[in-house]
Amino acid sequence: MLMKSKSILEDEVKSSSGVALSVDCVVFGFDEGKLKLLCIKSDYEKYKNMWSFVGNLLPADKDPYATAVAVLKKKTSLDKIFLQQIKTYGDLKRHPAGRVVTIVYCALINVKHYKLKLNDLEVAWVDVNDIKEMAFDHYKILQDCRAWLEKELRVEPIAFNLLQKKFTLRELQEVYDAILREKQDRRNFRKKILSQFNIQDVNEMETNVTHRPGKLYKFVR
Amino acid sequence: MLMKSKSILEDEVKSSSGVALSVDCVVFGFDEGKLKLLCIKSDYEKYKNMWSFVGNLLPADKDPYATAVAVLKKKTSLDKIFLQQIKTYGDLKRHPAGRVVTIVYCALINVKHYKLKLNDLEVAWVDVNDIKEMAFDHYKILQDCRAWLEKELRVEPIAFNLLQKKFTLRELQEVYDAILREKQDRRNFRKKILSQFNIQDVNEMETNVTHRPGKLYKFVR
DNA sequence: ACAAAAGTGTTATCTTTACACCCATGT
DNA sequence: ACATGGGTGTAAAGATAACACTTTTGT
Repeated sequence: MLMKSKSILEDEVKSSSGVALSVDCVVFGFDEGKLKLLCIKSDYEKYKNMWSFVGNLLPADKDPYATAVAVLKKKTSLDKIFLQQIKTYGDLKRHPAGRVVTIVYCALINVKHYKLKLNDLEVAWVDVNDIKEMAFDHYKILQDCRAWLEKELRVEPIAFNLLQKKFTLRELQEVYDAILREKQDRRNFRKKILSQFNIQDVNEMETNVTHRPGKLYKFVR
Repeated sequence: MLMKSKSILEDEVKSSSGVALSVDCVVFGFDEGKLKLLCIKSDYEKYKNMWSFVGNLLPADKDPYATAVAVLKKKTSLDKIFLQQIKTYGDLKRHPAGRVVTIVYCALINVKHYKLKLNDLEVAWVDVNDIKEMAFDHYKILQDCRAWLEKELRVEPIAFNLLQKKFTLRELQEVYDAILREKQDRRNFRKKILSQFNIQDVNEMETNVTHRPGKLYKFVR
C-alpha cells in the first residue's frame, strides 16, 4: 500500500494531471510450514485496520523496479531479494484518494535470513490462508499473485528463495505443498525435483530436530 | 507508440509531476504462414522511420484496458479483440520526450476478419522475423511479448484468435509452427491438439485450394 | 520402547516421439 | 500423370503415479 498519509497523497494525485503511479510489493515468506504474506495495516479511514501490501509512490527520478527494491530495503532491511513484476492495476475506482495506477511486484524472501528485521511496528507476517479480505483491490491482487506463484513454481526454480541456502528435501517439499495446496508423494517429489534442478548434497545434516536428521542440500543455478 | 506529436506530449509530461503513463499494444496477426506485427512509423525525430507499436497516453478518465481497447478500435476498427496485459516498462530514459511509463498489452487478431481495416496510412503488418530493431525500447518489449506468446501458446487456447472461426488443422499447425519456430510432426500435432482443446469438426471442407481440401474445425470453449 | 520423519525401488499407466503410406483435389 | 497437402496408426521411450518397509535420531 501507499506509505504516505492520506492528505499528502491526495495532494500528489491532484498535481499529477489526474494519474498517480505507485509500486506495491506482494512479499511472500515461508515459516512453520505455512506460506506467509508481509502485510501492513492500512492507514486509510475507509480500510481502517485492514491488511494491505507495502508500497510507495513512484518517485520522478526512480524506475519502478528500483522503487520496489527501496520499499523492501526500508521494510525488511534486505537487499538482493527475488523480485518480479506481476501486473499493473489501474481501475478508476481502485483507490479512495483518487486516480492511482499501481505496478505490482512479487517478492520471495527467506523469513529466517539473519539480516531480516521488520522496520515498522505495523508490518507483520500473516498466514496467507487466513486472509479473507484486504484493503483497496489488494485481495484480488493477492489472488493473481498466488496464481502466478503456483504456475511459476511448477517450471522455474523459485522455491529456493523462500528457504535458507542449505535446506532439507522435507523443507523444500513443504514449500511446494504449501504453495500448490496438496501433499505430494515424498518419493516422487524427490525424484522429480532432483532431476528438474541442479540440487547438490552439501554433506551436512540438519540439527536440533526431534527425529532422524535429514541431509542438507543447496541449489546451484 | 504514443500518438501525440512531440510537442504536445512534452507538455503533458511536464504537467504531470514528472511521470506520464501510456498504453502500448503489441498486436500480432497471422498471414501467409507468417507471424505479423502491427507497426506504425515513429514520428519522433530520434527514431524517424523506425517501427513502433500503436499506443496512446492514458486519459485521466479511462482505465488501461479500456485505453488499449480504444487504441485497437481506432487503428483496426475491431472490437472484441483478445487482449492481455503483459508488462509495464518504466526505465528513466526509455522515452526521449521525458518520463513515460508504459503499460504493454498484447493483442491477437485475425488478419482476415471481414471488419478489419487499417485506419491509418502509416500502419502496416510487418513480418516479425524481419524486424531487427524498433523505436524506443520497443524491440526489447517485442522480445518479451514473443517469449510470453510462446509460453502461453503451449498451455492456453490462444492460437484460435489468430484464425477465422472455421479453420483447417493445417492452418492451426502453421500458427503453432510459426510461433514456436519449429515444424512439428503432423500426426502428433493433430493428436495432441485434439486432446488438449475442444475442437469440433463442422462438417465442411476448405475450398479454392490446389490440393486435397481439408476438413474445417471450430474451437469451442 | 516409542514417536517422528529420513531414505529408498518397482511396477503400471500415461504421454510423447518417431516414422510411411494411400487419398483427394487442381493443373 | 503429377504435384500438393489430407488423413491416419503403431511401437518404443520417457514421464508420471501409486505404493511400504527399514533406519536414525530424541525423548
